Amino acid sequence: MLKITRKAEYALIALRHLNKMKDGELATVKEISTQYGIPQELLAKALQQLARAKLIKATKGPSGGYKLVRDPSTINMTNFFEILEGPMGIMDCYFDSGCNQLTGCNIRTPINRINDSIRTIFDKLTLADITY
Amino acid sequence: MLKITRKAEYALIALRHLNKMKDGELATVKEISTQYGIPQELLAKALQQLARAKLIKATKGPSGGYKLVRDPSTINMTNFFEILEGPMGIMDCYFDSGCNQLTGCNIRTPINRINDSIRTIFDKLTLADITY
DNA sequence: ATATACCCGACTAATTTAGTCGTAAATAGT
DNA sequence: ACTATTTACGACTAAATTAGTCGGGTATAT
Repeated sequence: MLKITRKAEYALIALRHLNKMKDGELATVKEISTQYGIPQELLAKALQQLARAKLIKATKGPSGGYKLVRDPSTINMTNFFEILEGPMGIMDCYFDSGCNQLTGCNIRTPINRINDSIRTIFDKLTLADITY
Repeated sequence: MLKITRKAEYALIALRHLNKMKDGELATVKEISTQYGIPQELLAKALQQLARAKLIKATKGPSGGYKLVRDPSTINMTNFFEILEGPMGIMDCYFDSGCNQLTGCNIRTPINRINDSIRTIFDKLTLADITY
C-alpha cells in the first residue's frame, strides 16, 4: 500500500548515483543498470523522462551519457514523482473532478487534508536530502 | 501514485457513516452500499475485515448490522490501512528483507526515512480527525 | 563508416486491484 | 420449524496498472 513504482525507485537510485559523480563526468544507462542490477530498458525510459523534464542532461554518442544539471536541493520529491508517475494523491478525486460517487462522498474533505500532509512531506524532501 | 485502494476508501466512508450514527443503532452493508453507491460485496468484505480486527462489531440476522465499538480517537490510520491493505510502505524493502538488488541499493536509508515520515502522519491521524 | 549512446512508441507479461458468486451460519419474527 | 435477513468467507473472473521487452530511430565521437 502507498507504494511507489519500481520505475521511480530505479530513477531515484540513478539520480543519487549521478549526484555522487564528479563534475563533468557522465554516466550511461548501461553502467548504472549493470551496477545496481536494474533492467536496462526500464531505467532508460525513466531517465529519458527525467531528461525531458530537464532534471538531467543527456549527451548522445560514444562517451555520452547523463549528468545532473540542477542543484539537488532544488529538486523536490513531489516534482520528481510527478514527472515519473503523474499526479500524486492517495485518491483520484484529489485531482479528478469526475467522481462517480452518486450519492455524495462523505470523506472528500478529510482525504484532501491527508493528501496535503503527504504532499507537504514530499515538497520539503529534496534530492539533496536523499543523497546526503 | 501513492494511491490507496478502493476497498480502503469504501471502508473509510463506511466507518465515517458508522461513527455518525446514534448509540445502539446498527447499519447494514446494504444500506451503506446503496447510500454511497458502493459495490455491496466489496464493501461487505472490507467490513468483515474490520470486524475481524475488532474495530467494528457485527450482529447477524434480521435487524442486524454493524456498529463502531472503539472510540474513533483510538483508531489511527496506520492501523486502519494495515488491516485492509497490509504493510504500509512506499517500498517493499521497508518490510521485506529479501531484496533482489544484487549490487547494493544506495537509497535504502533515505527511503526508510520517507516511510517513517509518512507513517508518522498516519499514526497521528485518527478516525476522529476524519470524522469531525 | 561505424560503433556507441540516447530517444521513443508499441507491445507483451506479470502483478495487483476490483468486483462477483456460491455457500454457510446465525438470528429475529412468525 | 420455517423463512427472510444479514454477516462470513473462500474461490473465482475481470479490469487496470505496472514491469519489462523490442524494434527502429537520431545524434555524435572517432
